[in-house]
Amino acid sequence: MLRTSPPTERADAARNRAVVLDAAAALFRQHGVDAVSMDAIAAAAGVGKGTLFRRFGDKAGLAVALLDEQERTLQESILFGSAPLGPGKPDDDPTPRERLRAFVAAYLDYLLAHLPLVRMSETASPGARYRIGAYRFWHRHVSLLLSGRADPQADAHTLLAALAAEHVHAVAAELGHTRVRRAILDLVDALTA
Amino acid sequence: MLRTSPPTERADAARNRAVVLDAAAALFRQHGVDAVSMDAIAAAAGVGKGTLFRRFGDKAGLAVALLDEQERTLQESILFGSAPLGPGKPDDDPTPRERLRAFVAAYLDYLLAHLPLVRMSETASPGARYRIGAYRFWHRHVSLLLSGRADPQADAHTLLAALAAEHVHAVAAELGHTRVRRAILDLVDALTA
DNA sequence: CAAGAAATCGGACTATAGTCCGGTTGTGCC
DNA sequence: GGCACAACCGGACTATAGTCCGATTTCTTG
Repeated sequence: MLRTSPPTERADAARNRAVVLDAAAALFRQHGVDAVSMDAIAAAAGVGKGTLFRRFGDKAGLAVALLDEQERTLQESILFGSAPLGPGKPDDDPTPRERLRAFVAAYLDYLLAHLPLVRMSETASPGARYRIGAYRFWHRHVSLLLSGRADPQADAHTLLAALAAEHVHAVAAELGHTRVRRAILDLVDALTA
Repeated sequence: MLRTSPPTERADAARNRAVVLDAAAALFRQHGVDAVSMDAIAAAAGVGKGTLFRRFGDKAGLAVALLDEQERTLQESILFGSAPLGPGKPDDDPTPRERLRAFVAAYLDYLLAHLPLVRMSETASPGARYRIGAYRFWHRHVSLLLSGRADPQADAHTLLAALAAEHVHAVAAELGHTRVRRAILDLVDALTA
């Protein structure tokens, strides 16, 4: 029988991952995400470039790793939390529209709180956004809540387009957070009419 | 009085621009947009790298220059063409919804016909899409047609998010052109309800 | 048509992403 | 404890984007 890869991470690998993530977080805070090179992160962490790229793939992978915890928190609130973001108790389950509005609001909070990092994770390489697991999660969630429409999957993609970090970044810079948020909530209303 | 830059392009500059655009178009056709480096374009055109970057800024600028003619054609059809894409005659002007649907259909035709180039022009550097002049044109046009809504400018950005090359590329690969097209046209209907 | 000013040219140069592989370190098994 | 093997480490290496400035070409004016 083939031996699958061991589930436990080697001690040196675990240590290095923690050191790298700490160093990256510190450098990003200090100089901004865009101004920090992978060389600089490797040097600050005291590891070689090879280690950095083997473990995280590229700068986007590093960003994903840094966001991982917060992302999970949001995902768990959606799956198991209380209404309207979560499914609610059997006797007071929220309407799809309420849950969608709550999702958009919560996702925008998350996005705006970590905009440079999310933007990096989505734009480092073309198509990155649609490949990472998180996007599939959001898409599935939104699809289910749009089940009343003719093509929930396609409509879910359309709604998520308005939540792309690149888009929110550019439009918020022009019109401000408030108008972006209201426009996307209006879109939810239009799609759940 | 300050002397503004001369309106005429120097002969050598014009010659080089044509040579570079031809060489780039040929290489893109042959190897695909992503597989062609700027070095290769410069070499094929018989021109130095400096010339390439000074005139076009980066690969995105080169893509914009190659798309320029087709883009202008579409823009003129919108401004001066016949209904429903254009404004129409005084006695049979189309409704905003009709014009928006025609715009989305025409823009998707244009986008899908030149997807790799447009994608390059929008994603080469972060934020590129929102800086190029064409985006401002589409945004103004859509804003005017959404004047019935509470915040036409914000809503126009939202609709245009669904027309981003990156988004259309990823979703069309998963669901096919037809469903993407129908979903965005449905969005138009929802926004002009 | 000559000469000077200004724009342009082009290749050497820097910076950064990402790859590769010989050497090292940790892990499981006796 | 010691051994064999897998996994990991790290820095040298390649490829590409983008910059810079001395040399060259073009345009203008008398």
